[in-house]
Amino acid sequence: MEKTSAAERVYEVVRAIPKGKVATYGQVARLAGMPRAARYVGQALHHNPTPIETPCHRVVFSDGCLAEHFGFGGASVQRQLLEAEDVVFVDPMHVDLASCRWDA
DNA sequence: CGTCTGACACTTA
DNA sequence: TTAAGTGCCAGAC
Repeated sequence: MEKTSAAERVYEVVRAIPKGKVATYGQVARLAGMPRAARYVGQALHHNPTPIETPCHRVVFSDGCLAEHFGFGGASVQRQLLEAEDVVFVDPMHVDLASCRWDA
């Protein structure tokens, strides 16, 4: 499995996000080695073979808004998860990237 | 084999 | 500043 599939790469980056921090799809895609495949990151997380080891709830849009098609139960759940991780919210659906953006 | 869609991001009008 | 359109990668039909 040294092929390091693109999806595997994404999962690894997402799991590398520290608690209380959030990263955008573009940020993860960039670290995964696919600066143009931000969309693919979303799909990779959608497959999400390990929703527990892969905190996809820490991955948000470039604007910091949560995904409405979330797989855990809804963006509402994701908001509570992030909130429980000390993440600050500037809006009921937007994260404060100004202070919680994962600074790799 | 060819075509289309999809958890986005970026550029231009 | 806000809105709309386009481009990227991979998988599915």
